[in-house]
Amino acid sequence: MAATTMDQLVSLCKRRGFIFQNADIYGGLQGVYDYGPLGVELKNNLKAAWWRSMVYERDDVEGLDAAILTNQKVLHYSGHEDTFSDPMVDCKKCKGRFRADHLKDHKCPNCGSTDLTEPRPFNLMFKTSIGPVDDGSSFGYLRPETAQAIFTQFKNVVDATSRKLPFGIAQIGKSFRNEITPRNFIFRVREFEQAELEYFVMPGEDEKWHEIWKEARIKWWEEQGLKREHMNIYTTPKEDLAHYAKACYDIEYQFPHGMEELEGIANRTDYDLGNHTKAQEEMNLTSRCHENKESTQKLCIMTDDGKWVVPFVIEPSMGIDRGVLAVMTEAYTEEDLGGGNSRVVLKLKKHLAPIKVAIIPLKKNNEQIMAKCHEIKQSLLKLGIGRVALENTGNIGKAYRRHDEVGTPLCLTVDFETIENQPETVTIRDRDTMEQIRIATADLKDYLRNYFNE
RNA sequence: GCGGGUGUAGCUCAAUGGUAGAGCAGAAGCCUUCCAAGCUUAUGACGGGGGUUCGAUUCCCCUCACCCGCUCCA
Repeated sequence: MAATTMDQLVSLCKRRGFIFQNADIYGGLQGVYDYGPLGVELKNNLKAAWWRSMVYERDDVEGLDAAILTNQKVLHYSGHEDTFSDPMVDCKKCKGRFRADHLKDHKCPNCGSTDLTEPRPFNLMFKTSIGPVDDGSSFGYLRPETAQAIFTQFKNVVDATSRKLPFGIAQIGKSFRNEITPRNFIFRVREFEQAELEYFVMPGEDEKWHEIWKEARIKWWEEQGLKREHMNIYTTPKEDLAHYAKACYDIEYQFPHGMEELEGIANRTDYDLGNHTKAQEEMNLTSRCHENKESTQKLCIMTDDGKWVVPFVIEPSMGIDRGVLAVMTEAYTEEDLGGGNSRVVLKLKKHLAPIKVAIIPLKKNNEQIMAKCHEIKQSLLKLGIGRVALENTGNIGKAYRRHDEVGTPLCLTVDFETIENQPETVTIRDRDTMEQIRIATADLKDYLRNYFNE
């Protein structure tokens, strides 16, 4: 059983310090959220899992961490300035496009047709002045996607790493879109984090790789705890594709508010590298939106038989915040313990859990027990397994429930037996089964190392 | 952006044109206490601004935020 309402999650997130409304004390800021003490751990763990899967465990992917501030020309040639400007209406008859606020009587100013699309929110980019003088002479954008810097740095990465096709460049970072309607907690927000891989392949092999990446990404999400039956693969109809895409799969997840996109896997063809490249007419491009006389580089790569080619790109692009929401939704569980007792358990995969181990004193005002707790914590930190929390509630049952609710996989309790008997032992309690074992503290490190590495 | 709804302690709720109660959580204390025990003590809120009124949390207006639909997409 997973969370069934967004309210359950919003309440838990605030109460236990996962996610807060930004600028809460001033009434908030629409579509902007902050990650609290446990949220930052969960989010970092999810990002680390992605990076490990995409970069460390593969032999064909390099990492990148590019700037958020973006040269206006980048987003001009990428086509974003054309498609992310003012709210626009398209005439389905003459294909004209007009600013929605310039329309009269819902009629096309060109042909008079009333067969128009709904106004579409095309002012999605945050523009900002760059430099101390705000006279409009120098401006840039906050990036609307992390992808563009991967394309503009393509040549530098290739030159620095001597990569051959196929290979990818991975990046995690913030992006910004001036969404008209932020909604559904952290699902649609104006400042968000993306994890994007641009995977460069030989033209003609793009469709094959598109399928491969679709399967790989579904598998990865399952490894993060999402049940396959809670996911859906949506194939975007041609007419709904983004301006850069030839085809796109969405991995959708059954969020509390509905089946919605978690990750997009797009075939961006040679659109981006082609648009950012000079001497386009020589490059045999399949898609192009602007003639480019400003770029200083041909964004191409040499094949084994000595030909320069502009690669096609397959792009798995996930929303980190949506990922956090999805794994929390999946993990949220209410269990009836009988006798009128119940508990909330966040059954997160252990690699995602914000707190790995909680050390709990059976009695908080016993100096010997507390000293032993501190000693064990210091010793466990050296394992590098993540956050180890020291509890001092003095109420063992409450401490267990508190840690169930935030997904701590193991609770370790120091009791009177620990300090009175030899060999020295502690109990370890499992979050999901609530079962306990007693283990010698001498064996603790090995036990935890095995537990978290398996 | 349009239409509809909501806003009271950290969370879940209550009451009221005369400045608000509770449960849980949190803090301090007692207790050799393993699955939300008990007792004691202290602490905590009417989203923000303006108006009507002798007096507004309550009525009106504006604003901010959240939720639902259209829309959108990571």
